[in-house]
Amino acid sequence: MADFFDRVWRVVALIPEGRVTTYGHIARHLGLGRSARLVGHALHAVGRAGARGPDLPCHRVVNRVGELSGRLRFETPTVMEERLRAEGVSFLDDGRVDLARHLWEPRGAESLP
DNA sequence: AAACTGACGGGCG
DNA sequence: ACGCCCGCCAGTT
Repeated sequence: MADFFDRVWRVVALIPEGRVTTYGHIARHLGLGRSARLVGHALHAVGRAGARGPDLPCHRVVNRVGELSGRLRFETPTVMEERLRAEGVSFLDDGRVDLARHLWEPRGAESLP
């Protein structure tokens, strides 16, 4: 389980600046397609204690339609969007991330334990 | 110990 | 596009 958190963090650390990915993509990439929620739990765990990567770009993880569903777990409810805008991520009129432009899909060997 | 709670996703109408 | 419901599963009550 804790190793699952590790794998999630490892993937998140790879998201390039100015790109985003979704909980579901990460979960599927790790072979746990139906447990996207656990990815959220893993990131929530980052916030507390910061035992692991305190510098993880967790703001680059959004839900499947590009909503910043985790914004309330950040220092303030707005930093998530601010950080993304600061790296050049564009938003649609309805406030969702423009996934068509910025979605990054995990691929490669980082899934290996 | 049982119930509730989500940083979720997919299917259906 | 939208709302609803169901499956999922570790934490918290």
